[in-house]
Amino acid sequence: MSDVSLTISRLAATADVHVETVRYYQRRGLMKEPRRPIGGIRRYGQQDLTQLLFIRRAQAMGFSLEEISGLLAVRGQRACQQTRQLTELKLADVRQRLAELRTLENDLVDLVAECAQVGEGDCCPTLDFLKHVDVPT
Amino acid sequence: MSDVSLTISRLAATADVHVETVRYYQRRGLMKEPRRPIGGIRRYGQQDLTQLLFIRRAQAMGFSLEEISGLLAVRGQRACQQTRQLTELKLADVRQRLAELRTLENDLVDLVAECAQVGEGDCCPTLDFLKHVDVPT
DNA sequence: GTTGACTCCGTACCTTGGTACGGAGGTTAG
DNA sequence: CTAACCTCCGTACCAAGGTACGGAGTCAAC
Repeated sequence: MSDVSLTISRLAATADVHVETVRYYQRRGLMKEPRRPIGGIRRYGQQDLTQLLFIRRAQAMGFSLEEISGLLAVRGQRACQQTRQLTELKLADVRQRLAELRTLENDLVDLVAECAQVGEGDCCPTLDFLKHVDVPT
Repeated sequence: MSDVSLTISRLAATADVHVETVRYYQRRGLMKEPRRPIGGIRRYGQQDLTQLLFIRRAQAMGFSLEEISGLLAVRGQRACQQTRQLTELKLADVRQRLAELRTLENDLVDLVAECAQVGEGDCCPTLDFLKHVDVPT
């Protein structure tokens, strides 16, 4: 538990984010600002680094900063119920997006295939296609 | 080819968009504004409706408004080369996003599974998990 | 001949996750 | 000691695709 003492730029670099991003997270209330010595410069410790990395990981898992606020708020409590619910919602969300993207993929493949069949100099079928396909909601 | 004559709100409603959206597309140069009779109210025809639906369909296919501008600009020309390239780029894009989402899906499934194994009242593994997983770039 | 709905037009604002800028002061290396 | 860099802080700005607002004019119905 060696207590590191970092300036904001070392903290940011260690977590591979920009200084401004750290300050942004502070403004959003995702990270606390350490006390500032009289007219001096703030120092960040291991806890801050852990918190910053937590935020980044949760982001990579598809959680919004808003949701991450929630996760941080319930941390340390018996919060399995809540976090699990949130995670399941997120999963449903991801699956929804997956389904949409797969449909989109198929449609685009069709488009390319149609295009490939057309000889040099013919008119482009893609533009026609876009005039006729059913508009998905 | 019955020439319909719609007000902007009927046009918008027919394409299931808001009036402001039509006006926004006009400002972006995606749609032209019909001439306005002296101090009167603009009327929209079949062509405008077709164009609006084209935009919405292209959007549903994942094209940005910027890209749609491009598609509209080459319409009617022998533009297969260009549109096909654009479509293939878009497809590669979609596949990239699909791959990322699939990884995300797996990770979330793991999270939920871990959660499910934990008994009532135990501490939540999700929050711990987020402290330790490798951070993907 | 007025009420109510709609149009026109410009401008400002929204969301999300930051990035950029600028001036004043602190800190560190040579 | 001083140059170069860093921190602090507030504020403005970015993408993308719209949404909201407000005042003035217009149009159709009763």
